[in-house]
Amino acid sequence: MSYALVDCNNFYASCERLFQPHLEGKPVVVLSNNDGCAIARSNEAKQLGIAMGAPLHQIQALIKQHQVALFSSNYPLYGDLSARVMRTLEQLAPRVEIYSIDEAFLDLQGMPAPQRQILGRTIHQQVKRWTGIPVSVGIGPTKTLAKVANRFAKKSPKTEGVLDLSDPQWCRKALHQLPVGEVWGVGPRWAKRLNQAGIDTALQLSRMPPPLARQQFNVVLERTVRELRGESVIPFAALPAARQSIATTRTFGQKIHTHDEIKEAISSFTVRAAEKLRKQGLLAAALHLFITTNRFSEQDLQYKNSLTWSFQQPQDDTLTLLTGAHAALDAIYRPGYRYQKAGVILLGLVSAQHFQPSLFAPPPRLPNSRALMRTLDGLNQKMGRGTVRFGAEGPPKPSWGMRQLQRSPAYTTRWSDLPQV
DNA sequence: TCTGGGGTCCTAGGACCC
DNA sequence: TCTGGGGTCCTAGGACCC
Repeated sequence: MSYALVDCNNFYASCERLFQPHLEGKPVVVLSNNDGCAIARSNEAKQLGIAMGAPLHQIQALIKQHQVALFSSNYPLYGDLSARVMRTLEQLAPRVEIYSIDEAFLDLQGMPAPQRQILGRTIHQQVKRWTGIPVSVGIGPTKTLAKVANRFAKKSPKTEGVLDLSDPQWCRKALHQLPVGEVWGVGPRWAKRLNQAGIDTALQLSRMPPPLARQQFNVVLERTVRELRGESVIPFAALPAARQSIATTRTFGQKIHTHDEIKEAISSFTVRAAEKLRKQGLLAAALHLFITTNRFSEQDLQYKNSLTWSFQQPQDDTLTLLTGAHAALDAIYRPGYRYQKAGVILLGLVSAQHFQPSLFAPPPRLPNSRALMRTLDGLNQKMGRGTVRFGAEGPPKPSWGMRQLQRSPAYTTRWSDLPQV
């Protein structure tokens, strides 16, 4: 087997810089929703010591001192540029698995080494030329080793953005240099446990007997060990798997405490989730609702709770989903707390096309539900999100709405935001 | 005053079956 | 005084990913 992993460098930061080229070579940071913490950093920002996930209020001084360019996250922009990168890859490589917004695996099975190198170089140059986004390419006999190769391609200037670790000798050298916690599939918890067992590098992990990995941890780590040894056990997936859940969750722009405010918030989350559900042609059998106070706050009284509400039959009708969400909220809401976050997760998803209704349950749909939902979705798609709203959602600009003070324009997805040259 | 959002998979334990 | 064995399904919680 042979895989390539193509990974966009500092993706969100690169997207922002693409439309503000004067920031080339300067530190750039993209913030999470509510401008809460750093979720993407340019290399210059990383060099300043700004950590992934660092809360903004803890790095303010650094930002001022080095004039770091700050951006609120702009997902329409990143989604659109991601699609351009993926379309480019699909033109250059035979089989592409889109793994995340900024990463794709390529299946290079049967390709000889010199050709792999040429393909890697071509991808590195063409994606940059056609989309403006810099990428790194890592190649290896398993997905996990392609990930390792990618990491070195990104960090070591000698590689010029492309590294093939198919040669076992080079592979061993790389694994020896790689801390175990940076292996794909090994998170902070397991890294700590592995370190305690004397396993500090990826090479040491690759030498752990797979059955032991399974016994001491679980089958996931066993697979990682096998992959590090060159045995390909994580398959290539050309087609995306069926969705298991659809979530809309938010931290509020400011704390809210009244039942009415939370009801508005969870209503609009439910409306959004239902839109996503119908867009993907799915029905949901249950709705999970959670609400929570600020877990970081030491002075606030803490409360969190959640409830899963099951429907008689899987559905995609917003009114019915709202009924479930409201009932769930009434069951778990407690007055007297400053709520910070809430969310709605749709579960038990089945295809609307293939769904077989129950023989005994009453018909779940409200009259004309299908036509009504189609009309709402059509209007909102054509005229912009929120053109037609449910009363339960409250006003269009609610008190609990997101803080996004540094938002860049939707350069590529909104006519009014087109950049002018 | 200030700490994101959207996902997946695995496992243990409880409820249930015969 | 004494109460089996083998199995499935579901769910919550914990780990991981980007």
